[in-house]
Amino acid sequence: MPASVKRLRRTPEEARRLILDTAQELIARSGPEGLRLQEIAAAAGISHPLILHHFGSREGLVRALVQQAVDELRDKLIPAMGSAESSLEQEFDQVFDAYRDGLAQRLAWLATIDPTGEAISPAAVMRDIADSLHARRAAAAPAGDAPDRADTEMLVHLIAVAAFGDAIVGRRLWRSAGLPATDDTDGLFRRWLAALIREHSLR
Amino acid sequence: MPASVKRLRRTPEEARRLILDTAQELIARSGPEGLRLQEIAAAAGISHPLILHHFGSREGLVRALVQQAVDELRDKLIPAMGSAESSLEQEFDQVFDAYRDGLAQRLAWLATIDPTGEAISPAAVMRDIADSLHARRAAAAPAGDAPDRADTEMLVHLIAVAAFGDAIVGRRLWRSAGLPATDDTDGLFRRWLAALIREHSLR
DNA sequence: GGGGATGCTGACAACAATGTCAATATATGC
DNA sequence: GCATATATTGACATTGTTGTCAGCATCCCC
Repeated sequence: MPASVKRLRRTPEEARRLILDTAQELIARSGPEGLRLQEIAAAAGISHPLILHHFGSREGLVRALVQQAVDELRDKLIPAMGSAESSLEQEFDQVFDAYRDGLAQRLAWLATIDPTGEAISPAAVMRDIADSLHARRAAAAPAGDAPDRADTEMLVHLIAVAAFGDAIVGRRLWRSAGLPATDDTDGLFRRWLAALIREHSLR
Repeated sequence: MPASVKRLRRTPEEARRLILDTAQELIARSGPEGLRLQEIAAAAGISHPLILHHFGSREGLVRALVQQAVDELRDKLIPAMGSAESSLEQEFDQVFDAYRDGLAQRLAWLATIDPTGEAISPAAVMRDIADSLHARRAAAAPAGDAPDRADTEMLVHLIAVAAFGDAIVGRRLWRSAGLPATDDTDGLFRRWLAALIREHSLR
């Protein structure tokens, strides 16, 4: 009997997905600092040259990771901000939750790798979101009192940077403020912010 | 004539400061990802074992860097939020500018190194700031209509996470929204946010 | 000016990380 | 079944990085 080890053979898509998912888990757990090919390979149950085979180089893997992070954010944000039926509170939960599982960390990583934002730009995601929200605000406003387009853009920006910042340093700040760093506090903040926005929208 | 090279000898404090400052410049330029002892040494005009001599290990240097980032933030934030005379707009400029020169990046780095926030906690900075702001709001409010303490805490949190998020992904988002990524746009957002807060404070 | 303390350096050691390559296993098409 | 394509791997090469160490240079103190 030959000691031929059963070697399973994936499709290139499956292999790439496996590698990306494993790398993301590692990033979410211990940050992008210690992202090593051998470590990813061990966690995925493969050998590290396989990663090179599918992504060409370590940098190729990193590019794929941040590109996927950007796509993932877009895919989560657009439906979150676009549905006209859901309440502001529900939308906020979706937006804030979108950054979970290390997505915010990956995006922050992207920001450090590519500070100017030249390499990978998230297309016109923010513009699309602003368009959608602006249409809803205009429809909801009393006739002849349409909100300013710039106001909507600023609003979208505020929610985006606040949710992002909250995902990265939020818990730390609550602790520093003497408040419990729990889901409860997170929810309190989201609802407070929703109330602030609603109050503003109504003038 | 001996070829004895003039070797300048610093005090330990000077040396540590030189090393930390140089490392910060490198982080601000290319992120903490590629922070190597040799690179820091070359940029500072010293040999790399000197860094080990003063900080013990690479990890010791990293600890010193993030500790200094936390201290720096505190030293910038407390006067920014504490002065009763300055306008809200001036305060905002100070808070948002506090994150410049890579401070936000260093803090994001800290967040990835120490996700739980156990290792280095920014003491009770946020609580102090909330205390200060709350006292001012209470004094400014009409008698018998003191603002809620929780409201002030939420307000401080919002400003903190928004300024942090803006420092890291702000420019990228403006580009994605189709707006110019310039100081002008930054200023527009700060003033818009200041107006939003003021409007809220006045009920 | 002599001596000690220590900031500072060059050379080396040890290790870790990416990347290369030939060989092997597995699927698919004929 | 056989051949081809390619996903996969172990072993190795190469390079880069942290850390060590003995010795040198400079300042301070007497």
